[in-house]
Amino acid sequence: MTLRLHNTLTKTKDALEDFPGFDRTNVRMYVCGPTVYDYAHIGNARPVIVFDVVFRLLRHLYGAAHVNYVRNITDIDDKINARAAELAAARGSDVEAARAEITAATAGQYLQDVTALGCLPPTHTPRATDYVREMVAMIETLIAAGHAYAAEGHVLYDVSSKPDYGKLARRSLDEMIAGARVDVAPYKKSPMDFVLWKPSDAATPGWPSPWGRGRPGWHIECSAMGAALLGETFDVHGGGIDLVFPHHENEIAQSEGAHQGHPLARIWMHNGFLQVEGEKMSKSLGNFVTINQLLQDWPGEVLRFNMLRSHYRQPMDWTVAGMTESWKTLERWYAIAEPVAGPRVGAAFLAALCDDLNTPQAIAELHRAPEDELAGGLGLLGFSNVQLRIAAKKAVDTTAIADAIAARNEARKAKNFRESDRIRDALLAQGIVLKDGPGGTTWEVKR
RNA sequence: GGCCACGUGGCGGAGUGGUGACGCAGCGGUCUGCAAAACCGUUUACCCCGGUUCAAUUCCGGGCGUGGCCUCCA
Repeated sequence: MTLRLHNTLTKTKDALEDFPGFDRTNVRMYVCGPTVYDYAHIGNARPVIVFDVVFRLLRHLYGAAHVNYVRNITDIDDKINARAAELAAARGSDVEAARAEITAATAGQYLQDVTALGCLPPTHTPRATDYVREMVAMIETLIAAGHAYAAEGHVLYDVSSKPDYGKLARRSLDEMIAGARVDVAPYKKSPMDFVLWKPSDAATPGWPSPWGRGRPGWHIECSAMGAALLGETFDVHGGGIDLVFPHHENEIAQSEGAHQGHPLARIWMHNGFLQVEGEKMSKSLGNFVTINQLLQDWPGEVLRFNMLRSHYRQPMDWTVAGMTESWKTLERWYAIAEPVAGPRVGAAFLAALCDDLNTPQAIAELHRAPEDELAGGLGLLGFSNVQLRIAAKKAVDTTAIADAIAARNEARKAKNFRESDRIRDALLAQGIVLKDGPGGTTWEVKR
């Protein structure tokens, strides 16, 4: 079964195995991770889940030991600095200490959230602050190669030095300059030149460099960390579609510029955007949903399943109705799959995933699959029933429920239906729904 | 303003130049003291206007709508 993935660079479904130099014993994937200044929201959850499935699929195809997955944590950023400055001012403390505190707390929360979503830890989770030296070295290489220039404490990438700049976003320099709304700083040679390094004042976190105390620009960290952990060229690079330009375009410019033009990634994958109840998510509309809030009300696996019901490149609408439907499906499936002794991955299911990660198709295959293939498919997609179980047991006295069920069945046997219905209604009032099946009575927490 | 993506039945959501995926809901039934659950069966579709074609939901052009990028953003 050959995996084909839609490649933003070529706009076709490409097979990794068709690329010369592809090494099936060392499959490498890089995904842009969060900038840690605030809680991750539901939109952030989409790439995390989607690329976790890609990771799991690659491990299935090539073996877990042969897949290397890097998802960075961006802990250098001007939004972070703004928060750090607020915190430092409020306390009269050091701005760097405030930055470190905010990013450590936010990163910890993020890892906790995505773990609840059933995502495996990546092979590496590098933090930008640990790779400043590599960034500085890459910038020096770019200057030496004629791709960058220093000016007024800044270092800028010279886009005119790279004739194919814009190939990922499919935009020409002329188009971009014509439509540009960028403030053109006087030290830029071209309006599209972007910052690799910029100076920091005393109230802003900064690191020493040949160009003075400063901090890296937004894009260079991914280039530097990717090269340090995966090498010059890797197989899959992923992120949200909004990152295509400028972030990924600039990563390509930097990495290829620093590596004699060797390609940065073979396949570029981008997930589509998400709306909430038919509207774009924004703080002003009041429909800004964080993963953390959602996890108060929903098992992480429900959120995960809901995300995989739509294809990752399609725009998706996140709704409570969809979550309810997802929960129902998962619950029914777990009941079927859990007793299975020998799970297997079905051919049609795997074929769907290998066709550009068609998870809706794969889920449809699970609906008609035999029990062992349902169990195997759920496992491959990262579902284990842990979260649902936790949710089901939350604040529930299982012994009391078992006693009530026994009492009700006594009453039913005695044809005392007034009493049996009273017990059932009393449990329902506590949010416990009874199900009478051929094998006896089971219960679940009402949604 | 420039560039790009998407628009499928009551809802979610794949896919295809010609035999109406799949799920939810609904309806009918089996089971059940009843209800729920489970199981079986079943109704409803491709935004609008042109074009290409023997044939278009599927290809092309235009329109409308939603969203994305061009500035931080998954």
